[in-house]
Amino acid sequence: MSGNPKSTDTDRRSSSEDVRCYCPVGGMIDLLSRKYAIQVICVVGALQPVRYGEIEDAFGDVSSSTLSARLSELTDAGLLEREQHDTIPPQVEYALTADGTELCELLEPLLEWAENRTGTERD
Amino acid sequence: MSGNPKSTDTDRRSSSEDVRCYCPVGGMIDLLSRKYAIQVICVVGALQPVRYGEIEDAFGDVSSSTLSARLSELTDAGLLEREQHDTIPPQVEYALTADGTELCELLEPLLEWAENRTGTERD
DNA sequence: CTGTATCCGCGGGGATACTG
DNA sequence: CAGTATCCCCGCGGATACAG
Repeated sequence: MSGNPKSTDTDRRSSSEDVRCYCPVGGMIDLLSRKYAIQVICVVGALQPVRYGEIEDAFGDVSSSTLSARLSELTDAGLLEREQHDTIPPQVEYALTADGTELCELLEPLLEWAENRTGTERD
Repeated sequence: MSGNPKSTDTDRRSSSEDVRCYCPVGGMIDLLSRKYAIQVICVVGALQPVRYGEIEDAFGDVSSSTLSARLSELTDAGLLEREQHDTIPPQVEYALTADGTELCELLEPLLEWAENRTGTERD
């Protein structure tokens, strides 16, 4: 488990290619694996500053509880910034933090790729 | 500052920035949101050709059922290629397809970012 | 308008046992 | 070695109601 078992063919792949440990990645990847998380990042990145209702409208079919949970998680993770205006009616604007912007830059090509590929996969 | 709320302007954000529809992305994103899916892609990309046991060992704490399901899904999606040698003992090697390689190229910077950021987030 | 709280169903994923 | 099959549980996510 902890130790990589030495096989007789330890050098079957070139030693120049070392294996990265993905263990510490779990937390963030797990967060991004929640439903709509990735899309929320990109939607906010595209529309910021964006209000709650606009995000909700961008998906159209997401429960308020789910979207709320995702926004809280992403905000708590330091990827989103939530600015609340104590007006009537109340207005809240979401935007990407510096970290969120970095992430968004990484996510957009992924979504673009997924978009182009959708329906392309052989069945 | 185009953040003028509730205005007659239909384009509160610059019209140069149009909103992409992420609806068709769901399928692929949903697939990648499955547990270890992203990591499997990258692990295979790093170790290919890689055997089942090596992947299992790379994670260390994955159920065989879960890993098996993930490999099947990714193979079925055309991202992984499974080559079976009818030898004794049986040996199976996984590798990335062209599509899988493209995806891996997109995923690696994401994991790298997540890695650097892990533990950096403020509580 | 912007959420939170609660209930609940469904399915993902872990553990285990077993087969080719 | 390389999985599959089964069981079961937990927790995600949808719906709804309600609060600030």
